[in-house]
Amino acid sequence: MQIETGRTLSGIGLFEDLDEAERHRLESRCTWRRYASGETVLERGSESREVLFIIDGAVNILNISLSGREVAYATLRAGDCFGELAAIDGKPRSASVVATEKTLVAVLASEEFLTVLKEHVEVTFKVLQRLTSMVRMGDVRIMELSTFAATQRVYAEILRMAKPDAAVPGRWVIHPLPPLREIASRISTTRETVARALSLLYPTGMVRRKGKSLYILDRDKLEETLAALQQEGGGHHHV
Amino acid sequence: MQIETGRTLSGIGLFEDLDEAERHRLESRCTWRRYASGETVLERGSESREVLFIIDGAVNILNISLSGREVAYATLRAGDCFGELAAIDGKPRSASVVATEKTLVAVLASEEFLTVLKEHVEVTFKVLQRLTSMVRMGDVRIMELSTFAATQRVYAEILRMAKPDAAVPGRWVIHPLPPLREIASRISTTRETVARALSLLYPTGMVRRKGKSLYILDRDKLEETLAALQQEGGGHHHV
DNA sequence: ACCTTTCTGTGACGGTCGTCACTTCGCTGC
DNA sequence: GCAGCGAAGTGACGACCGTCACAGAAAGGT
Repeated sequence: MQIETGRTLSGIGLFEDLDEAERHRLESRCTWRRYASGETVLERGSESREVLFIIDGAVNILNISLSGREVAYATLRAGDCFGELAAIDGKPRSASVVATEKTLVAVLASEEFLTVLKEHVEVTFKVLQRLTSMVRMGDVRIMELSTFAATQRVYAEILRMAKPDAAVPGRWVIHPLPPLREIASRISTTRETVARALSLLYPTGMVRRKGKSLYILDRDKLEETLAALQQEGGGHHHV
Repeated sequence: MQIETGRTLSGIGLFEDLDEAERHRLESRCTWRRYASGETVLERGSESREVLFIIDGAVNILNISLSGREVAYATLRAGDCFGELAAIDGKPRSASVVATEKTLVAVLASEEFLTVLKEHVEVTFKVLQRLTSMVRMGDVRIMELSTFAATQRVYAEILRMAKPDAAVPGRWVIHPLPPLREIASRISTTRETVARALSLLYPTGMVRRKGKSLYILDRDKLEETLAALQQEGGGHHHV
């Protein structure tokens, strides 16, 4: 099934405004690495400074606490890049990166990367945008961790994950639905809690699970339900 | 006691590599605003795009949830800047900003700011560094919220806040110690929990409170205590 | 010095949710 | 087909900590 993806940077969003000559020059400076699903690409705390580009496949950015709890920050796919933080500030890796599929990455030395930034404002602005969005997403997550109860975080997360269903207008779908423990690690709870939150949802008819798909049948109502859970601050609950 | 601070950008870290002529040009493009302690400088969700520089005073970056819980992201002081996110990506303000002292800010239109970035790589790199550090701090905070119990977060936060005490080598100090409810809002807990965590700490002799100062008498031991609390994952606790 | 407001410490109570344990289901490989 | 393994659902239990309440200390304004 696997079409061998070419060793080209043409699919990398960061570089899409570069002319072909410059892109080819960069390609020639890259080294290329393959990872099997489950392999570790980057280790938190390690001293490498390269920037990596996903040509094909997918990776999870995550950390594991001393107590073994897994905290996921993001899932990146073909076209995305990671490792810029260390390249920019020269500090150790802030998180580990694990391939979740067979993955091909291009690896660029930090000096090369910084040179591109200095010489191509378009690229720099893409990086600025990207960092900005990382900050914003982090802030949202902190806010949710601080003010949402676990169940609400589950609802918020499935709302985020859902995409419009091409088959039925107005219906939304998460496909493929990742293992619940992966969802759990993104919102800092346990797979049991995610399962319980979903079990609570099925009888309402707002969502429906079928195989590897989770359908959101009534997105508006789910959003309302979530919003309603917020301001119960008067009571005696966590919120 | 208040020395009237000049309306100059010379103390702003972002611009320290600019030559004086360029800095003067920017100063002439700024508008200047004064805020009393407690006044709101920026409202989350609002549509302004300016970048602001703290000439004098201090502000808190924070959000308030629907249920009234306050979540603090950072405290900024003279020389710092804020509001870059909206200027860079054109989206609404991600957080509110409240002056915690009498504060003077310089306000620069986003177009002016972006022009500076395009024309002065040094400034752009400062912004990249700044955003990078925001991402890293956010990640740490997410990690702590996800894997630390409230008491551990208190210990971690006072370790972060403490600075070496000039008077006694080896001793660390937090001065002035902010109200506990402010510490609480930074680590997403309540002032009561912070008070209890500290009460737990005093008898050990590791820290000692005196007026507006909190002294850390044995930083190493406090760090050990914190580390020891982590890996109790085998037990039945939150960690 | 007064009053008022804010800050602080501590007790009591109860809900939430993480942990453990077990069962059932669906998949993959042989 | 069956064995084996990961995923999923659900019950029971109990610790943690957020909430409420109140009392005493400190600070700030006039």
